[in-house]
Amino acid sequence: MNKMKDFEKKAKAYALKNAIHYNGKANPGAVISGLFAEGLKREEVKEYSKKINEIVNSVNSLSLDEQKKEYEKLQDIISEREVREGLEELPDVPKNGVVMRFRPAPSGPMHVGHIIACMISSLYVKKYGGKFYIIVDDTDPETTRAEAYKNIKRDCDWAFGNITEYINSSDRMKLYYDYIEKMINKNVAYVCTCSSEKFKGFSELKENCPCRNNDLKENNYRWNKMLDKKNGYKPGEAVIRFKSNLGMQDPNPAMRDFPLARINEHEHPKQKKKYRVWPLMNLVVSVDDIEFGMTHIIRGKDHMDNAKRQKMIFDVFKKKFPWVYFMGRVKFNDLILSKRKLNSLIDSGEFTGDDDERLPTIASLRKRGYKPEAFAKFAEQRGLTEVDKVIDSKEFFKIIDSFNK
RNA sequence: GCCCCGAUAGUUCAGAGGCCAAGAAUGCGGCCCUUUCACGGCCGUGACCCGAGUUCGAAUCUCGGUCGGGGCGCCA
Repeated sequence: MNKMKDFEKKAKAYALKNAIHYNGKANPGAVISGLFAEGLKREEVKEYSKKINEIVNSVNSLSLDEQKKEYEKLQDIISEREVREGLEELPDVPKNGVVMRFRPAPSGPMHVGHIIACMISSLYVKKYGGKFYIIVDDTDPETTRAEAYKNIKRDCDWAFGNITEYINSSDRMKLYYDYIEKMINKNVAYVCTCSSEKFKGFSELKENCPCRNNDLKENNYRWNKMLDKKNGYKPGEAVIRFKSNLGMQDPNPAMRDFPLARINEHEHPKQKKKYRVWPLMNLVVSVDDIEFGMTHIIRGKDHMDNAKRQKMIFDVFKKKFPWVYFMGRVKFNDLILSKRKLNSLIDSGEFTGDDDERLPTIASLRKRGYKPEAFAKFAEQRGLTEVDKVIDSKEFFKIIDSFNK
């Protein structure tokens, strides 16, 4: 019976609180929900509801002043609802902090889209401590631009200010080759010599390509032929494919034996002509995340399928896949964010450089007097969200401007 | 065609079955402050995509629909 009395007292307090808030008229529903915070059980609601109605009625018959006086006496016995603020907590944070990364492609200037996507990771590393790597994804010799390395460093230093280390993927080729060889020897990867059109045909029919059944010996022979600069396969004649979990029968066409590496003989701005077999994104990312011990990854929703592919690779090496969050995409109606477009406008001289004030690049934002803290505030306010947004730059910069003050 | 995700004021977010009768910021309107502008202060405005279901109770859970975004590259 003690419990009953206790709840009655608390019910009165909640009723008073609710009545004061709504001009003297309390609502029984609000009282019930308040009592849940005090340990009321679902199944007990019916038992108490009559009593609660009586209490609410008696409270409602009081004048507002009387309610306020009564509430002063009782307000200490009920708990305040806790409000969450700041960044949402991440799960499974190790004692010594998180390990996170951002992987810019060195194929053009960094712009406002990158700072929006990456700022949240930077903030979490600041919150928990740990490591924050910038890994320059330069394993496509065809699109990698020489000036990007120093520009990425300049822009990331300015924007985030807490970079642990800058890494270039192309300096780690030996590692990627090792993993390819391990995967071939584990029989989870094979060399496919079908043309991309032919493979696409198999994929649409959910049929295996003939290369999938080759034995270890054949795959090793073909792998060496891929590496052979003199007498090897030509570009486009062979790729390494991953034997995905459900193989070519996977209901999701994106999962069917995706490629891990290909031949490309373009001169690389940093590695020059040293390599002809270049690993593809899903291999590079998986190897790096395993080797650096990445704990948490926040990336765009457009990488959802890639993350599934990467998890398959983690599983091959029996590694625990990091916690991953997929952020909704912010799409600007009226901004030039295509790297190809930005490059051509700058290269042609139509714009003075990557810091031309008409451009939405990070270099330009810095020059125009924006502070990185304004973007940090925006990212913090946005938090973790899977919601996509289409927005006019005018609206976006209104918000940034207000933070920039 | 197949796979995945989302939907709250004009905009960006809050929201974890009941203290939501939906909160904040920004915008917009008004007033105050100020010689003017800016800044600041006060008041106001304004939203749960649609339809079923579960429940004593749904913005929240389930299912359909609609709309929006993304993926199915030898790019990342």
